Amino acid sequence: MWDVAVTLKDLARHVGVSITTASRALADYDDVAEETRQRVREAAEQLGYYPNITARRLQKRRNDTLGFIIPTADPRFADPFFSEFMAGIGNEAARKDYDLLVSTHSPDSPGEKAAYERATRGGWVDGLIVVRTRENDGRIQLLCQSNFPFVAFGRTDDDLNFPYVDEDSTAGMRLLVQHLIGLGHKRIGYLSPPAGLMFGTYRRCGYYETMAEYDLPVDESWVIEGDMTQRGGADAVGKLLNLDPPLTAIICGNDLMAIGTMNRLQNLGINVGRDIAVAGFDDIPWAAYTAPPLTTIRQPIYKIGQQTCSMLINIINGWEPENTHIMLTPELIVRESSGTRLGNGRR
Amino acid sequence: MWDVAVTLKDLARHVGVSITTASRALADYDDVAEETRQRVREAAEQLGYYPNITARRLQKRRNDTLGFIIPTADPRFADPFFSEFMAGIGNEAARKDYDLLVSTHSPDSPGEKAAYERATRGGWVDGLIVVRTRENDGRIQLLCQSNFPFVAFGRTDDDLNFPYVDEDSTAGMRLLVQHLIGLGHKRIGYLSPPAGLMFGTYRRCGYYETMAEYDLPVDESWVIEGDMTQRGGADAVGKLLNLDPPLTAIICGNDLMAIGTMNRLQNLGINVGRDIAVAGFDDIPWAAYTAPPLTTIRQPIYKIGQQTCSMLINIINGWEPENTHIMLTPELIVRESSGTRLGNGRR
DNA sequence: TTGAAAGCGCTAACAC
DNA sequence: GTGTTAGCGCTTTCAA
Repeated sequence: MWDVAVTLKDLARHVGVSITTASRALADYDDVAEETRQRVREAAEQLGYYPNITARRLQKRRNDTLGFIIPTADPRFADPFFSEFMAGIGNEAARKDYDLLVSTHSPDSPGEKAAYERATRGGWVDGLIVVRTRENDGRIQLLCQSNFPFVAFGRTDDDLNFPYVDEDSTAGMRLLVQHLIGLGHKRIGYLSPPAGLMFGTYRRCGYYETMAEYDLPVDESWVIEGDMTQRGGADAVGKLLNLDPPLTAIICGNDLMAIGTMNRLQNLGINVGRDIAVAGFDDIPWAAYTAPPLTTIRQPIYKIGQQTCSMLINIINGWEPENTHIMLTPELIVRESSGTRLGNGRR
Repeated sequence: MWDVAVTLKDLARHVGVSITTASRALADYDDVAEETRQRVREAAEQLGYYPNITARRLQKRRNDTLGFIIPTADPRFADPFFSEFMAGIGNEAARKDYDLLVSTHSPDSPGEKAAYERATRGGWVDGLIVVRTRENDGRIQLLCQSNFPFVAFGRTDDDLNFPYVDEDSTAGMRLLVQHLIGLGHKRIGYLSPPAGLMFGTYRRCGYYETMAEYDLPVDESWVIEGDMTQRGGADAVGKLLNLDPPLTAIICGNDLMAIGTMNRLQNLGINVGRDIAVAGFDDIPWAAYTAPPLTTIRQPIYKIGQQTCSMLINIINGWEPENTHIMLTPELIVRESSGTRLGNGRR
């Protein structure tokens, strides 16, 4: 084992004061003689005293620690959403002197359930951040029921009232569809995230609503589901290509699938941006560097992470924020993958 | 606040036994009457008892927690290396019932120093994982000196003896250079990671050594440094383009810079894979989806993360591994960005 | 201004 | 088998 730590007791004995006094001296209590404080300080420095965090936590009954249980079937979470989001909460947490405990579990798995149980009882962490809310979300239900501090990124479909930050995916998708319609597209396919994810639902809604608004019929064969990975996008898109007449545009429910889609189309000799328009959703860093660069909807994930974290810390400390339902409006980013106006030699 | 927890004391009182007995019953000690055990178990279930982790940790003087302090100037760590690596350690840690505490700090910043001090004293975590080792690495020095359990991904240039996992970057780079030489390239430029990072040093070595081996002179204008991001790669590569005669190939010290490089070249109307060869290093998931797909060196980051973590846990538990210096040999992945044989109409 | 003492919730050596 | 007791290292009343 490594070097045994110097405790407050050692320090106190060394200086010749009581443990109490030593503790107060270091904690800057104003009822300690200046000279005593000095002596304690110096001795602490000299002995290399460092408070035992666990003991302090037990005594204070708080951990100053936040938990982030990443819901991903793929343990490697290649999805940059997670790392960007985590960076946001991590940095905000650090700024406010909180630690961040991270783990990954498959959505709705027993392991995930256990992780949440452990978190809500046992004082493992002081609060949790929940992402990728789901229909009938058991995590949120558990958290609400046990009255445990948490903030979600995303809403749910039940009538639970809980603090969240969310982006208005429906509005975002509307921007995207309008953009394509504005370019003359009428036959627009949609590659959706899997059912059960709330943000997928909102995005799908946005697609259907906007198409309807512009009196554009949608055949059900135009809408399929993918698993949100590049490969998933590549594999799924095949089903959208055998339509007659063909689609002129494909919107993907996230950028990763859009990238897979473009890749597959290009392998088939189809020119993205000229023969067909492709758009994604998220604006991951990668999106600006695809060939052609990807038209997409930008969500400021890092900032959302910060904001979610900040709200959680407020809640933990009992400073209830005035607004616990924050809704952000995403922004359309037009790049080359959606091409230029239809017609004029194209089609 | 949330519901107050049921403690062992509550439980014991409820059942009518001592705290000790309750504790032992739950811990499956064999000196507890079967009937008592049952009663305690049931009561625990019924009252929703959950042990307080902090108290247990204080008593056991271990946290069953690993720390990972991510060294990145960009707090958003867009570099997929970090998330992939973290996934590896996180999952391995979880498998062995360890928690993972994560934070980010700029390399060599005061914040980083403080984080390491805090970690090595104060019982914050039981062990640390260090990545992106540096020349004269203060983190490693501190850790060695305080005799704190850790494992590094990467070696250092001092003569400290510490446990590490590393990939043989020099050998990897050799493969890459040989590949290009095999295609007929002689004027091969190198876009290096910034000085000070050990893996950059090894990669650079591999480049110089292999060029020398094949009697290919390297002009110093062929080697420049970038900051390991796409943008950095794009910005830096300009300096490699005004050479006369021009380079026929550019190796980048990591994939992100290679992607930026390809992007910039293409914007200048240069056809990557035909007019010039480009190669990267890392094989991030993205590398297979660039256009053209990127020739690179694969390191199994996820697995390296697992292995590093596993070694650390062994060390923490005093099961010194037989081999604490693990060296992995990376693999060449040939894709289209390096093109085909030079000559024959090309050049 | 300081110290004694209690206690955070748990484990474990040692009686009984 | 079970309970008593003594901590783990710290903070915080409460008296002195």
